[in-house]
Amino acid sequence: MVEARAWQIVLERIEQDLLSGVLQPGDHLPGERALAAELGVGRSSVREALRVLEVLGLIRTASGSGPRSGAIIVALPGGGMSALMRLQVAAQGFSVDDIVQTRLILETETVSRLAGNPDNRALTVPRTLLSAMDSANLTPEEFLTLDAQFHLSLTEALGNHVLTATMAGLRSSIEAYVQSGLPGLASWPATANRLRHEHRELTDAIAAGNVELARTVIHDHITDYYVETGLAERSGESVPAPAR
Amino acid sequence: MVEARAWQIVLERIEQDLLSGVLQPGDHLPGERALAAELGVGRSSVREALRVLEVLGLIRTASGSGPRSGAIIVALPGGGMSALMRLQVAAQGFSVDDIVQTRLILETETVSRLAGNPDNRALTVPRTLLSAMDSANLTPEEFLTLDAQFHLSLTEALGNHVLTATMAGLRSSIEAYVQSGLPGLASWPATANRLRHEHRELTDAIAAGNVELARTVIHDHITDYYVETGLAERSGESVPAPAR
DNA sequence: GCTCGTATGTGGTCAGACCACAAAGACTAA
DNA sequence: TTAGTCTTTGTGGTCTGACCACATACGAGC
Repeated sequence: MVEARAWQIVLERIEQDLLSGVLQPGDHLPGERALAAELGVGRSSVREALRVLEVLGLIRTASGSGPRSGAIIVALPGGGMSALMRLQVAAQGFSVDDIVQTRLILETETVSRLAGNPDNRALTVPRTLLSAMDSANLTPEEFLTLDAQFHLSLTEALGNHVLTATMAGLRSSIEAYVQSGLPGLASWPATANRLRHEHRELTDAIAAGNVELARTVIHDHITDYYVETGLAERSGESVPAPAR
Repeated sequence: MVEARAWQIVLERIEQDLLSGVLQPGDHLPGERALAAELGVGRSSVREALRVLEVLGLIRTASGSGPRSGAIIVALPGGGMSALMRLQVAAQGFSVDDIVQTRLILETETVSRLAGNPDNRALTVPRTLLSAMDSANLTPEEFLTLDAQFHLSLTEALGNHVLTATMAGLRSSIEAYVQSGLPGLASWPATANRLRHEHRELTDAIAAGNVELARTVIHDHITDYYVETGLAERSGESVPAPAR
């Protein structure tokens, strides 16, 4: 413990300063050279720690001079969660099955809560995205991007940043798989139309406060595409029904 | 895009090798000097990328010589998720409220699924931990550590690694808060006994296949401690009831 | 054949040197 | 005075080369 690696010393110091309130979102970190001198480590070790903080979404760095330069605390968790999950899927630490299962849990609960407390303002962004998805001249990639934004906007409507970041990470981690499933579809236009219809059905169920219907629709919506593209062929086990 | 930073080049290369199967869990990465030469970047840039991979739980590094040394792909997501969430809470990117809410969602679904498919083997580890918690001469810190392991063991019983890593991250991110709440308790022995009782109640409900009871117990169990320690005082809003 | 010292190569770290860049100040010309 | 330009300064980004501690593999000596 007394023999922590140099970059960990830097990381721990910054974490302590965050917890104690010395560092707040928006604040500048000391310069790399100053930090190195203050902590008695080399500048390269400081940089390794800052690189970690940057990937985790805690800081943003910019070179040059002035108030916009340097390392600034931003605390935007989305990118970090996405990188973590994406790499874990790539390294087979996370299976696509488990990712989909977890997405199913969170998104079912999301629409359940939205329907349980219907608020049309919460559906403004999702409905805008639905309209955008009605355009006939969208490539499958463009459509799927809007699709992802639609699902994420539902979670965002709950206002829970942890949930939002997690959902964003789950989605981006299997984005490559989702795209790779396109050629396996019998007919993209047919699939697109089905997705459009299910999106409307889901949104309407939420607006109507029909919790049960919303849960059923989102469950089928997610699992259908997963199965339809053949992404679920490896694991013979079926996707369980939504809990209650 | 053509002007990616040097460390990102390394990261992308490794991610590509993972996705293409060139790199597999258990494999050794090329040496830092070799990677630097191969990619045309400096060794320090390679190290920044490796540091990120290490924190995210993708690799483990060891110095020295022989088959145990070097950077090895391990893909253990737990540590990375914990670091990410812990730092985001410290930097106020995640609120404790949102963490608890998310934990509530995931853990309610966890016990719900366990109760829906009762399997006594799945409860072996949790029950062992319950016995350990019965020891009279445990410090509050030791008790809370076992408590955390108990909750995590329930999630582990589902066999979903994404869920397990996420739960571990959520828990560790508020560990400091949980510990800091101890002095706010009226009586630790009374609280410990209540926790013991609720744990038994939960385990029995799962074993009996009583989904509704399990959901209710886990909800109250989590929210009670949160409120009891005064950790919820900042936000006046009450914790919502479990969905359905 | 066994033991033990040594050679070798690894990651871990540091110091120093550039570079590109952005801002602030100084300087010049209208 | 004012507008524009140039120079200075300090930042992060990167590379190089140099050590160190460490764990293994090799080989000399017993």
